[in-house]
Amino acid sequence: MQLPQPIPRATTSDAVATRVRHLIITAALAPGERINEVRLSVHLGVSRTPLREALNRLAAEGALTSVTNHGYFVRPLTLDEFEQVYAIRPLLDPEALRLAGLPAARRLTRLKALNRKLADTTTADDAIAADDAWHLELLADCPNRVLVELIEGLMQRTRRYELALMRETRQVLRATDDHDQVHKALADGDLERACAALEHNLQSGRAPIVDWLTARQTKTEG
Amino acid sequence: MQLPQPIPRATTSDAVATRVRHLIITAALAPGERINEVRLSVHLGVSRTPLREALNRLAAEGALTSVTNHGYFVRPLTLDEFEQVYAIRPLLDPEALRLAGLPAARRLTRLKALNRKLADTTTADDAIAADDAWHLELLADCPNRVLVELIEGLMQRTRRYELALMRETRQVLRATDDHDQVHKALADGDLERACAALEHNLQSGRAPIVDWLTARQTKTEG
DNA sequence: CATCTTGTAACTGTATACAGTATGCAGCTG
DNA sequence: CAGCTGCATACTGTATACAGTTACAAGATG
Repeated sequence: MQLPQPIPRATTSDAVATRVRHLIITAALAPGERINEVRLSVHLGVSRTPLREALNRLAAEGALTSVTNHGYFVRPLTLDEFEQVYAIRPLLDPEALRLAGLPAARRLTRLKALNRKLADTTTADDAIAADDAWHLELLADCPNRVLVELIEGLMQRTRRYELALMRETRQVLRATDDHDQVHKALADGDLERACAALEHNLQSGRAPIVDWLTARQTKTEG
Repeated sequence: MQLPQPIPRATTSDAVATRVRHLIITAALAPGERINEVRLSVHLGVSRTPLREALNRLAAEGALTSVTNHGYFVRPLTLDEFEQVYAIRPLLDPEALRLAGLPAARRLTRLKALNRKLADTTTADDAIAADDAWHLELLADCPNRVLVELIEGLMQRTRRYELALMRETRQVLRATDDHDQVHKALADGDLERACAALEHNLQSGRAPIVDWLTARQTKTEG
């Protein structure tokens, strides 16, 4: 008998990773902050071992950096990293959509529903979750799962920036119109136009965050 | 005084990760094999803790998979994964080269030297190392380091396949001619032609490995 | 004889204990 | 008083111990 495909992974490490990831994304663990393993492990009610495994993974994801004998630090939000990470998805997502091909009617319906949900969100958290859900639904038929996983990783890496912007400036990033452009192109059966619209969408969030980061950076410099 | 940029990381975990990565790449740990943590830790002369941290990282890199209460398995070589991973670099590398721009004369000289070195290699190991070195030198000026790191990760992920092919079929993948095409385009100051040549190079290694994998797959099925 | 049961061994996941290294302060020295 | 030195403390990195789960096999049962 073959091993089952699904990988359960219901271990404490995973739960801890999820929780700590959330702490980082929501800035409960502030950018630049040094992580005290003992304190955090006590706070989470687990021992240091699973915590360290989680921290390790988060470091691999790019949310933390680690320095020998100094421990883990929450990666600060920098303009450089943001621009670099943000520049990559426009290379990947359109290709993934191309590979996925035109969606079935059923999927297009779902996409529109998700977009309405996005329009109705009230909190930054929900907005970003809905946006990510829309993008993943769009690529659900993409046969290159490695590519999609890569995209998911990049999503998580930019999430902190988007959340921080929305939290600190009370600005809201709404991509519903962009998404509608993609819907229209897909409904017309024009995959290339959809890809172009998607690429535009993936770049449209950039400017406000860059502005905010540069403002913040020059402020902290002075 | 500011902390120094370089992150030393001279810990046992890292050493172990490197060693285990090598064991996997060279198939000393065979594809599909289950990893016995106790045995391996004894073999490496360390305790289970740093070994597990290393295994965790390798799982994040995609060389291992982990199943709860069953442990880590060396990821088998599959046609699907190979095709998916291999399809990504042609999306990333040309863009990275575009961002890097035309290389200075000095760098072009180095690239040619590395390519000669590649031509002179005798073992599969050396060939792949030299090839990777050439590609990284080509992107040395790329300001998007995140992009380059992504590319490095993909390199490591395909390395196993290339090595396995060379080992099992005694076939040698030589990309020196492809690289020369890139050199010529760069010397002509034609960045786009260089990108096109690079993209071709990144796809030219695909066919032999696909052939070998399909042959192997149908063989093991029967 | 096939099938289920049960007990044991092996292994992973987690907690704890220990060792080595950095940090910060008190006291000394010039 | 500035700067260095040495010690105490805190924290990370590693090893070991313990707990829970799975796999396997011998024996019981129809």
